[in-house]
Amino acid sequence: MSSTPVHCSSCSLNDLCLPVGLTQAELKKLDGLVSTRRKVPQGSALYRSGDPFSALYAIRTGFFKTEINTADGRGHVTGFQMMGEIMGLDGITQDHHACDAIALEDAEVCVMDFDRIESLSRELDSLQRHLHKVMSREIVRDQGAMMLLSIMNAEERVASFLANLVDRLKARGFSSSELILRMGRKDIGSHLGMTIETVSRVLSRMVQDGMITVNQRHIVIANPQRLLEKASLSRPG
Amino acid sequence: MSSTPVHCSSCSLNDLCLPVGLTQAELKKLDGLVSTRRKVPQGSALYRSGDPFSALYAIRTGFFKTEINTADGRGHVTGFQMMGEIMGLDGITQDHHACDAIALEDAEVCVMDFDRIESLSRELDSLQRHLHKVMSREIVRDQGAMMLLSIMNAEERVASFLANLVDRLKARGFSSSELILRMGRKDIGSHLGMTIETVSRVLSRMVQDGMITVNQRHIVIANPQRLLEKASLSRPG
DNA sequence: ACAAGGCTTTGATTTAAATCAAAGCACCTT
DNA sequence: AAGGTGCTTTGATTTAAATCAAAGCCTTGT
Repeated sequence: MSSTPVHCSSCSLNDLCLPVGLTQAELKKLDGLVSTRRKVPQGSALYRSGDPFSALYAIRTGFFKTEINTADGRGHVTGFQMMGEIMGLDGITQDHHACDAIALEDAEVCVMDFDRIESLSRELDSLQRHLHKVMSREIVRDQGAMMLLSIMNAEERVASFLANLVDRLKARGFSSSELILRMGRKDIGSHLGMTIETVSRVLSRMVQDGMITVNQRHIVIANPQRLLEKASLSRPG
Repeated sequence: MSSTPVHCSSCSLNDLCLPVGLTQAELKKLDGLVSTRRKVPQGSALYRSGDPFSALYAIRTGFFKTEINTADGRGHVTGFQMMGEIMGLDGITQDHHACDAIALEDAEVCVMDFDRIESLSRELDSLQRHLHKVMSREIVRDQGAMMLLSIMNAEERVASFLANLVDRLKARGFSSSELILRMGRKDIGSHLGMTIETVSRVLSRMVQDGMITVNQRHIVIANPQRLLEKASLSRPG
C-alpha cells in the first residue's frame, strides 16, 4: 500500500504490461485502473488457493512462482512470473483462486480491481482486446508447458526452461547470455516434472558439454546455439 | 453452412455453451452472434495451426481433439472437446491458431465471429463476464493437465482421464457409468504423455482389478469409487 | 571460528515406462 | 469366405529417470 501516486501512463513497464498499444489519451483513462500497489515480501503469498478473487496483479518488481499443492505432499509449480506479467487469471472462473502465488524475492505488484478492468474494457476497445490477448497467451503458454512435460526428455526440458527464461529477461533489457535463477532446484524440478537430482545431473552434463556454466544459481549461456537446438521442438513445416 | 435459422436463444445447449446465465432478453441480442454453422466431417480439421484467427466455435454435435504437431513427428494432443464446449481461444493472442482442431466424428459447430463477440460483450455485461470465465476455466483446466503430466503415474493418469470424460458426459445427460471412447489409444497416449502400449497395459490392469470393463472403445465403469480414488490428487486440507 | 541446517551435487541401485517384437482382433473390400 | 489393413493387446528386454544414500558447500547464527 504505497502512498506515491500510481499511474499506468507514466509506468516504464507499460509496453510489457496490460496497457500495451494504447494511445496516450487511452492511457490517461487507465490511470484509475490501479487502485493500490502492494508489497509482497520474499516467501509470502500474493494470494492462495481458495482465496476470494477480486483483482488481477501486474508485477512491478520481483519474481513469483505459482503452484498447486495437494494433500499428499506432491505439489506442482505451474509457472514462474516476472515483471510486467499479469497474475490472477486463474481466479476468474470460480471467483476464487485456483493456485498459490508466492514471491521468490521481495516484490511489488499493481492491484487492478477486476470489476474495474471489466467496466473499463467495455469502454476501451484496445484494453478489451489486450485483456483477451493476455488470457489467450496464457492458454497457449500452458499448452506449450503441457507439451514440454508430455514429449520432452529431461535435458530438453531444462534447456527449454533456461531458453525461455533468458528470452523473457532479454525482452526486459537484461543479458541474453547470463541469468540468476530466482528459484531453487526443487521448484525447477517441480515445474519440469522431475526430481532435484535429475535437475542437478542435467545441469552438470550441460556444463560438461560446454553448453552452459553454473555457479549455484548463476547461469551463463556459453553456447546459445546448442541450447536452442536442445530446447526447440522444431514446429511442423 | 446450414440454411436453417441459427439462434442461441432456442438452442438446447445454451446452459453449457457461451450464453450461460443470460436473461431471455439478453439471449435475444445474442441471436446475431452465430453467423453460420459449419459441418466438419470425421478426420478433417476445423482449423489448423497457422490458420488466421477470426472466430470462436461452439460445438453443437460431435467430438474433437486439439493437437500440436512437431516437425520431428512427436506430437501432443492438448485436449478433447465435446458438445457445448468452446474452441479457438488459442488463436486470439497471435491472430492465428496455435494448434490443429480435428473432428473425431462427424461434427457441427456454431461459428461466432470474434469481433462480433467483442462488440457484443461491450454491451452485455453478462456475456463479457461469461467470456472471461470461459477463458479462465481453460487456463485452470490446462494447469490441471500440466499437474497430471507432472506428478501422476500411468494408472492415475488413465483413471483421471476416464473420470474426467464421464463427468463431462454426465453433465450432458449421458450415463455416468458407461462411455464410448471417440479416440484411439494413440491419441489417449499422446494426451496423457505415454505410449499406446502403456495405455493398453494400464487398461488391462484396471480390468483385472475389477475397476472397469473394456470392449474396444466401449468402457463400463464397474467401480466408480475406486476409479475416483485413483484419479484424485486430494487437494490440500 | 565453529557448528548447524539447508541446499546441491554425485554415486549406486531400483523401477516404471519405453522400446522392440509378435501375435490377436475387428473392420474393410473383393 | 478370404485376404488385407490398421488398431490393440501381450510379452521380453532395455533404458531414462526415480529412489536411496552420502558427501560437499554455502549460509546463518552463536
